[in-house]
Amino acid sequence: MSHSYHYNSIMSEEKDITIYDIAKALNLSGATISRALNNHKAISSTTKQRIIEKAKELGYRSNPFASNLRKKETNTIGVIIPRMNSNFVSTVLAAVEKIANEFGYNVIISQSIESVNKEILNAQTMFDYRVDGLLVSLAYNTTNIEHFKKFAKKGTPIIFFDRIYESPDVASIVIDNFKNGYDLTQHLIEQGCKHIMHVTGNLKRNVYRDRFEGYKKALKTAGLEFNDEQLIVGELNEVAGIEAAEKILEKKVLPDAIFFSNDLCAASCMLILKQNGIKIPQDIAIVGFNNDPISRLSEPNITTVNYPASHMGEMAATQLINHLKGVSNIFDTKKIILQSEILIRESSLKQPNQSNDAR
Amino acid sequence: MSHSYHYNSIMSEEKDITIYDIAKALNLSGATISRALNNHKAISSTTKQRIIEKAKELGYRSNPFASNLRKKETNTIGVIIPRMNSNFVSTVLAAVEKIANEFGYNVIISQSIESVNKEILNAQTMFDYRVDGLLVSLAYNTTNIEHFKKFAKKGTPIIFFDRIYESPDVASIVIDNFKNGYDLTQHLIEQGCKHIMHVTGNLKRNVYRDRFEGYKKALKTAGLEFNDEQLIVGELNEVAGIEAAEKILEKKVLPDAIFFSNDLCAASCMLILKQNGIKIPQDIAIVGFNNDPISRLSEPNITTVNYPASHMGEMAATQLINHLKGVSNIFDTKKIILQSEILIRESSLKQPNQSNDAR
DNA sequence: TTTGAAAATGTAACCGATTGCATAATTTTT
DNA sequence: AAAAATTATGCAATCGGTTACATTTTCAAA
Repeated sequence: MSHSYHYNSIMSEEKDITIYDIAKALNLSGATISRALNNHKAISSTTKQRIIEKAKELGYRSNPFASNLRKKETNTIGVIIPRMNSNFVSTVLAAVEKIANEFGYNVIISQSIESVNKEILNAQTMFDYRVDGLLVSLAYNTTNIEHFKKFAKKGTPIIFFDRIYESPDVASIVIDNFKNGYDLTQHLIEQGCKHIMHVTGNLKRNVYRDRFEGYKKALKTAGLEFNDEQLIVGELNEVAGIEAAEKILEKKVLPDAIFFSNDLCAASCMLILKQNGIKIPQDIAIVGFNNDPISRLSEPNITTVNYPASHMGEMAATQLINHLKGVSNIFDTKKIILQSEILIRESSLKQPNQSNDAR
Repeated sequence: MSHSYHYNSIMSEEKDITIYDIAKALNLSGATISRALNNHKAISSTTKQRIIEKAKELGYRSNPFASNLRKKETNTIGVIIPRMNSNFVSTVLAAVEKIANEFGYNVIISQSIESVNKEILNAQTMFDYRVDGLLVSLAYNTTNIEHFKKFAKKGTPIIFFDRIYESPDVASIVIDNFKNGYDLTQHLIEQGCKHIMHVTGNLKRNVYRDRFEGYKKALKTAGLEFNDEQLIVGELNEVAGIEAAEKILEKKVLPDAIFFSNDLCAASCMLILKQNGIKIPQDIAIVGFNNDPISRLSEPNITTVNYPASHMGEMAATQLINHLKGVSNIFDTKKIILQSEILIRESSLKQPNQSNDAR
């Protein structure tokens, strides 16, 4: 249903040019046109040239739907992410789109809004759409990936990134969350912290679980206690930061450090703590995660993990496309662990004479 | 080209179920199946029911490419934006995707990376893809929209949002940048500022131009001078903020206020200024734009404009889809101006007894 | 029972590109 | 110059729905 009762109603309604229009103009068959435009070797270079010129002259544009229907390839990559309006995710997506675009792939994106059910629907949509490949970062509470099995069955490659499903059968790209969690905590311990809290997301999710495990391991190694009082699980957004601050301020004994699983939440909480007269890092040291701009712009700037979001997006897209083009196979290197390291900044430096990150 | 030399090589390779499989199973014609699944009135409700059940039983999934080829509708909305990894854009996109998803539309997104040439290519891609409609936010230096004319010619609706092309012929959704620019400046003047600088983006772009005009108007109204020394045009990102700070610090006479056209740049610049011993707002008052989280988390928190990004995304998608469905027409209300207002915060309050925004 | 309109279903062309299998044109070999 | 081998092009089916235009069935009115 298209409108036409307006200035643009004077549409020239010219039909799209098809290969048959070219064929007719050159007195050739559609098959020849198709082959020529796909640079098929059976077509002589002279006719190829004539066809390409005529195509340009007529303003021919291949119809991807006809082509896809026949070839059963869609030239489209599906991306499923929890939500796109976080610095991390949008940066990944920007990189994915950039790479896909370079290789002539379209990208369709859908958000699970952190809900398995929505994720299942999204997967179904992507499946119906016959995407050539899929990039997925799982929702908070996704614990099995049955809804992606049909892709494997059909031979459609999937790469999980960041929030992955731990299984030897699936391809994934991650950072070493355990190690980063351990290192951040270890750093805090080196700063003399003994009562370190952990504010994070749903522990079913690998990223949060692994960071948590790394945190606990570091505590244990240092001979420090851990009990549930030190853990706050939430949404890791701005509001969650405020709520965490409120909870912490109610405590009889304040922690001497807090480990947040993302920067936004850390910054938001830190602000409230400061407003309540708490000195960062003297009273409470703070570390975050992701190296969001906010971590650099907060005061004091926040110790964090240099998460290679852009690199991860590029890598995911490149791996997938190379697999689709038959250049390489994602199952040869099932799990790719990208380099990431902690960036020590003022928010956690209780000892003054410590080297710190400039930016 | 699909791989199969792996665990998933044992693919059951079952062909997709088509309407003809259903037809055969029920001894009906393909036409009837098609009509039934589209809830065509000519099909009796009993057969409709049988068909739907059988479809479910066989796991039928409509092939959008076959359907699109025939119907010449793609059920896809194209979105062209400068880049997706900014808080504003990713928030708009999240809303667009959400609405589109609700109405069964796919969304394909491409980034112009602030380059007209890339934007032209993107437009071509979207055109070739036969998107049903287009949402566009223009690149920095796009000064004409010839590359979108072919859509109009074909009857494909386009809605420009935020960074639009000023013309009575096109549909667009914006905020009142002039007014907001004026109001922010007026507010600074009320705070006693007399030497107000303006840090913004490419002035060819409506948003930056209009804010600039609003700023100049307010200055003029107050009898204040404007000269080019007060203007810094740049990329409005983190780095630009640092560069702006450096330029400002070199000045013999410091300004008493700076109006930034976005929050990220404002926050970044403010940090450097503070590190150089400048008190905000006492020495220099600061205002930003967009109400990014950073504006709330910086210290002092930054006076800004409450840009309804999410609303804008929803509105753009809804308008476009309603137009496509024939519910309404985007040309009836060509230019939609969304409500936006300045949020006065600490960064600009030189006068202590001023009401300010809580969050 | 016949008739005629309404309701339900079928036929076949179509959307535009791709491709296996001819066939035709050209060149090489004998 | 005829036969064989290449090279270039065409034919027609195919991908899976959609839809204009029959055709058949149903059922109420005559």
